[in-house]
Amino acid sequence: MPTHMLIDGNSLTYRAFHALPTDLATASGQVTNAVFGFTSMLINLLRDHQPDRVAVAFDLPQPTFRHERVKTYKANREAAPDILKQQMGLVRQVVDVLAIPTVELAGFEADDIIATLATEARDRGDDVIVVTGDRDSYQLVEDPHIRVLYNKRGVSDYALYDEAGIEERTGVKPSDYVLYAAMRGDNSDNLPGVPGVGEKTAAKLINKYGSLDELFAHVDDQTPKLCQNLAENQERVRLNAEVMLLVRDAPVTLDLEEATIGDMDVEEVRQLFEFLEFRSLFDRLSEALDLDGFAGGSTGEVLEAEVVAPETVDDALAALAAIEAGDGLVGVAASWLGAGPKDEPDLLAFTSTPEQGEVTVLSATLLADEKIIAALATAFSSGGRPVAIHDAKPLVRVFDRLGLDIDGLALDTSLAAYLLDPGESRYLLSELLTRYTEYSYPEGETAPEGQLDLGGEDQVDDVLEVARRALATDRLVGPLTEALEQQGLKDLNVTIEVPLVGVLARMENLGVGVDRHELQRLSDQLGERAEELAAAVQEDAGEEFNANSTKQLREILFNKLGLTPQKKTKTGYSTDAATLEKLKGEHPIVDHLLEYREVEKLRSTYGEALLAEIADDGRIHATFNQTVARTGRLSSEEPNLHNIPVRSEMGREFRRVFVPAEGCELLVADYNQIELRCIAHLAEDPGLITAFAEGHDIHTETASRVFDVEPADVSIEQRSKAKMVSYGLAYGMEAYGLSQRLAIPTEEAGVILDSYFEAFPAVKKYMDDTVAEARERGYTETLFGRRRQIPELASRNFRIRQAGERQAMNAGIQGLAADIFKVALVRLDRELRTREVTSRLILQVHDEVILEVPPEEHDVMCELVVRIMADAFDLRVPLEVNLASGPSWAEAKG
DNA sequence: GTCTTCACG
DNA sequence: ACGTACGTGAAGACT
Repeated sequence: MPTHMLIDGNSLTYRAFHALPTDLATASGQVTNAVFGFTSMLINLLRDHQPDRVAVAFDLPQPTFRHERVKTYKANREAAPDILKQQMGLVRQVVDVLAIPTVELAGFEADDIIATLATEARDRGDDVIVVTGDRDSYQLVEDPHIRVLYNKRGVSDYALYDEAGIEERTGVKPSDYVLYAAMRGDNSDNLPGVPGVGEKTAAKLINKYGSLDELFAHVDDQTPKLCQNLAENQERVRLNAEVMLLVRDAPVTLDLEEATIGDMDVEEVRQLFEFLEFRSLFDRLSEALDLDGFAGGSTGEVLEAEVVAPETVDDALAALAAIEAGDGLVGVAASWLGAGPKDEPDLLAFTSTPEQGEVTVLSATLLADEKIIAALATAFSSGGRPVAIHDAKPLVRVFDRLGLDIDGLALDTSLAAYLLDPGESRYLLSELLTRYTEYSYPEGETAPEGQLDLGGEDQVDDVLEVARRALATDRLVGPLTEALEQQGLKDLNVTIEVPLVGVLARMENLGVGVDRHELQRLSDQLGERAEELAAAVQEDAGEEFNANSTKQLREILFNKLGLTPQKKTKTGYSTDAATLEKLKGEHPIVDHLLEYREVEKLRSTYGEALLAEIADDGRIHATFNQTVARTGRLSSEEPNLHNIPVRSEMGREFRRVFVPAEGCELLVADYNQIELRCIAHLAEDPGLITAFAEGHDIHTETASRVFDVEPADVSIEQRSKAKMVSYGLAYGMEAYGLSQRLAIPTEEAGVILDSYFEAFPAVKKYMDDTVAEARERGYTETLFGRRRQIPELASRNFRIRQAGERQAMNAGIQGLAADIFKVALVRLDRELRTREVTSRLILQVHDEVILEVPPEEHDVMCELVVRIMADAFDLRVPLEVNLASGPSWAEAKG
């Protein structure tokens, strides 16, 4: 069955223009950012979707019937800037030279043309993909033959929506999309909706009443406010619906059957691309279309899975038993259709005979069977076949909740890709496949991980998708294993990262106990205080304004009240805490504002937000990311438990609400100055090493050397300055930065820095050597071999290059500390499990672990935790561990 | 979505 | 002359 691709030329060009900088130009000065972006998008579309027929629709400048019906239609649009207009002609030239038909029609928008052509194609039984950045086209997806590839932003961020996809995205069926959009309104077309009705309410109303007539017949059933708004805007909504409805019978003359691609004159294409200076694009085009005369074409084969779906428990058991005979790793993938990964998966796939692309998929019904679960546990245990999974933690969590362990996990492809390049923002299976193998992932490749964009309603598509994921994982095993080995990352992967998956999964599942009532009380109390302070701030200002708005605040502080501006941000004068500190005394508003900020921050981020995260079991289950931080650290989200307040007294109160399970205490252990110890080790600085070895107070010792006084004579101020220098050191701080933080002149800060490096010369040398090595290799490496690419070091821009140098200095230090900490976590978890104690790991915060410990295990755990953490790695200085315990996180600290 | 601010190590 | 400490995640305002 042929697949047609209908492209909204204006929409994509517009997106390209805004995504790329306008300094992209030819030598003769013609700006080409939009043409370049559009052409690049077009090539990728042809390559990734291999359509049989393609057409590009354009708008014409003439008004359409929509402008007649609504005088203000699109009146808010600024006229397109000249440097965009100039490029529209070039965009058409590119499309023309590629022999792709273009369509345009006076009185109609590109959308209408596409709607008409899509409807015709559908009636012939053909499949259509509509490519656009305009949401109006969602209404076309009411037929399984038509899908929308929606450009979310930029040049490569798409979502492919089918009927279920639209429903998931908007909450309404595509056939109801127009009514929904009419209610919600469309700002970009200057079509306001009903005040107070956003996406959620619009979807609810449309789903409930089905039509505008029904809805407006029942306005009295709504809340008074909504009722009034609906009644007042009935006309507007009906008009919106009228102009938002796409025309499906525009007098288009194009016959899509004629719109084949590949009939272009390659020489003409070469000339135009040469003129536009699109050398790399020409190569990509040649590759995508396999043009004659192109030598470098890839052999890329589209991955296709052969699905075997056992229907009975016995068949499934037999399939599981059969994989034991195979060699190498089994690719495994799971999918959660409706629910999230916190529930049980609906489908589970494993490669049975991967050479033939055969994948077995187990349904939810089978997965609920105890015998199957037991067989899976055996198959995926260390005694069975080793397993490869892309992003294994969600599945490991599922097994853990069943009391089972996937200890046969040998490779997590997302983790492996992270180790190979921790600088990527995401690790999509489809993208890894393209990068590391000869295969390409079938369309829908930009679908978010763990969530199926294809055929949500169609079980067949879901099964196929999960099978593809398992197969793609299998195909990645060889190349990724080889790359890890070749880059010296194998040990790190096998001994630290892979075992850590299970550790984190168990911590997430167990969660941390929270005293809900205490948290609520705290939040309410802060809420009251915030209101008082907000009132005080308004009074100081002499007018009502939103103190949370930096824009409004700037106006009040620097214009109305005439306070002295300090530093600037991109958008104007800064109002941050450091600025306000300097303005203290100029006006009473400053003190009120500072306190308001603190209280409001605590209330919103730690009061209300944490309350909302408490699960039914009374505990908070955060997600710990293992592939986010570029240094090798972990991160925490939903919620972030790595930034619970501790520095201020008021903030520290929140640590009281983190409590152990009934009958337990919390045991908190953290490394003492681990990063500074890493510096001492890496730099092999005798002064630092001696100071740590003799167990002196490191900051006093440092101050003594820097300021040349006896340790006993070091003042509190000198110690605190030395401390600041030591911390700043790991970040590549300069005199200016130190001066800002210490509130001293830059010259004085410079003197302090100089005497520091004089006292610890090896540290200076280490920093310089590290940067030099990183610049040469393009990446840094920790002692454990963890790599981090730093492309900034090659930048022509001085500022960017300098930032790269600081990153390089920091990466080896922060990274080593992270590696040591991860080793301790893995060993600690292993020890707890082999000893079969009741104590559990529940949290980690970069250099701190928190355990839940029953009183009878207190002594043995104290000994165990300190020993394992201190022995995690042999540095030239001892690793010191602080220990405390108590009935809450607050009391188990210090 | 971007910007600013601010919580932590 | 310019910008100025590394690494995170989240909330709220604004576009």
